[in-house]
Formats: sequence, C-alpha cells, structure tokens
Amino acid sequence: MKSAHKPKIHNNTPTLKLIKNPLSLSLSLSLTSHTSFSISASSFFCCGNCFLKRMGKMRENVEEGDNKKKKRKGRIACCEKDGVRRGAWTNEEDKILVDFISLHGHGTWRNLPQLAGLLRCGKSCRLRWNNYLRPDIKRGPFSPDEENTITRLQSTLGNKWAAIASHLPGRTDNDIKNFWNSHLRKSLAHASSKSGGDTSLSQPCHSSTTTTPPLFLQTPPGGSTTTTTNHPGGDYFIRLWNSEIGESFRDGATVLSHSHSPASQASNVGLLSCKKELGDDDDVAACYSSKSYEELDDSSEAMLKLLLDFPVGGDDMEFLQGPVGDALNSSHS
DNA sequence: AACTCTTTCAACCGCTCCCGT
DNA sequence: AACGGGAGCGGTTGAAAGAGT
Repeated sequence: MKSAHKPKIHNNTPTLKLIKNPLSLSLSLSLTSHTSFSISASSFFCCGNCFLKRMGKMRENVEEGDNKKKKRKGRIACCEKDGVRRGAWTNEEDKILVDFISLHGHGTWRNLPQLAGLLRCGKSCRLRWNNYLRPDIKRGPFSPDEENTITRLQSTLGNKWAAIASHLPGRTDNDIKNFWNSHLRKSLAHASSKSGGDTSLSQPCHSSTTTTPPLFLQTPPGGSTTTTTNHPGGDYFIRLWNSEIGESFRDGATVLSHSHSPASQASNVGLLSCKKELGDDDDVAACYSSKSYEELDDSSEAMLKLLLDFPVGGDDMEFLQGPVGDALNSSHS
C-alpha cells in the first residue's frame, strides 16, 4: 500500500518563462502560484557538440536495440542469476537487511547478501538501504523550501540527482528524481497540449516530421520573456534547438566563449561537463562555438538526416570540418 | 460497483567512474 | 598503461493505489 501523499495540481495555467542574460539561459515553467520549475539549457545540452553527441548516442541506441540484448556476453548480471529474488521487498527481507547492517555495517555490498542470508543481489540491497531503509531518510511531501532548492539546483546542475540530494538532508536522489520527473513531465505535457501540440515527451528524434516554428516569445520589460508554448509535436531537443530559445542559448554560448570574468566562470557548469567529456582544450573551443549550426536546415527532416549521418564510434569532430569548421576557426580566432 | 485513467514511486537496467592489481 | 571488478548514478519501467466516470 502506498500511503504517500499525492499532491494534485488544480487549475494550472502553465506559463513558460524564458530568462535571458548574457551568461545563462533558463526556462521556467510555472504551474500554480506556488509551483514552478526551471530548466537550464545546459541541462539538455551544454553546447552544439554535446547536442550532436547526444543525438548520435540516441541513434546508436535505436540501431543496436534488441541486438544488444541478444549479443550480451560475459559475466551474468548479479540480478539475473538463478536463485536471486527480484521485485518488491518483503518485511522479513527488510528486517534482515536492517539488522545485519546495524550490526556489521554494509561492508562490500556484493558480499552482503550471502553474509546476511538474503536471496538478493548486492546492488538490490544497496538500493533498498539507500533509498528506503536508511534511518535518516526523510519521508513525506516536499516542502516549498525543498521544491525551491531542487528547482534552483536543477537549473544549475542539471539532472545530477545525487548532487542535488546532497543539499537536501534526508532526501534520496531517487526521491528527488521521481519528484522532478513527475512534475516536470506533467507540466511540459500540459503546456504542450494547451497549445495544440503533441504531448509525447519521449518520442525519439527521428519520429518528428513537422517543420518547427519557433516558440513564440514576448519580451516584457526587464529582460524576462513570458509566454505560453506554441509548438507542434516532435522532439524537445530539436524543437528547443531550433527555437528562439536554442538560438538564444547558442548566442549565450558564443558570449561565454569570449568571457573570462569570475562571474562567467561561475556560470559555466554545463560547459564544464562538456570539457570533462571532451578532455581537450581545442575540443572545448569547438564546444563553445556552436553558432555555426545555424547553417543547418531548420527542419526536422534535416535533423533526422543529421542524426542518421552522425558518426558513431569514430572521430566525433569530423563534422566540424568544412564550412562548420571554418566558422569555428573564424569565431575562435 | 465496476471499470478506466492517472499518478506515484520502488526497483531494475545499463552505463560510467574509480580504485586496486 | 591496461585491465577488471565494485560502487554509484541517471534513465526507465511497471505495479499499485487513487481519482474519475
């Protein structure tokens, strides 16, 4: 029985707010007077390179699909072994785990099930303990303060649930992730359907077949932009990238590439992840300079082609050669 | 009351990171 | 430096319960 509090959102008239400044771009979604969420552009893709890398990864996953499952070799996953229980934990199992850890600590999770006499894999035990049985876990609904903290941290850190959880004592990354996903999905789906669009949020990139008009943006005094969404269906990455939001983001990335102030460094969270991923200064420069992607055909069909043509496993920077690379060089020099 | 739809969240999967050898 | 194994993380799934009709 799940007795957890299930908040309902009534009379929600969601608004999307584009908050632009020279160093960052975020998308704030307001549901009610006290419920709002914001997404930084960097939480989707920190730059053009990462965007395309993500697209390439998605294509890879689509292509491999079932073959990957069939091809699996090597060690059997711990949870797939015979005699290992899966699914919901019983009270007896919980008690065994709690008793064992209180007496001995968890030690090596892999060995714990045998030592404790549980027919579970170590991974399952760790998850059960960390997400549910730990004595310091805080249960119940999220307070407005916690909501604000999550919103703020998510906008700067992206989906780093563990990092966000470290700022919220007693809350687990899983709880925060679930909270965020359920609310955000609801919000975006509602915003999309309200504007006559597709409510699917998990469609693969290549399923988008419509041309994409930009999100309609009005600019009130003060630099913020408030609007309801006005976009048809399709993939959110593509839509965002093609929209004025994406354009603003790309402009923002260009500004960042020429800014060396402490303030700009502090706001470069998303770009840091890019640097980490690429691990090379030149590549980071490429990462910063995404403006050249504006040359791409502004249609989902072009995006589909890009997705299908994107190299996987080879030199990820190949596509920067030619006109794109030229644009990069000129903007970087 | 019975059925369907919606929502939540515990649990699993697959991947990456880190550390020891 | 290369490799293997364990731990941790983020994305996703699906069961269960509530809400709506």
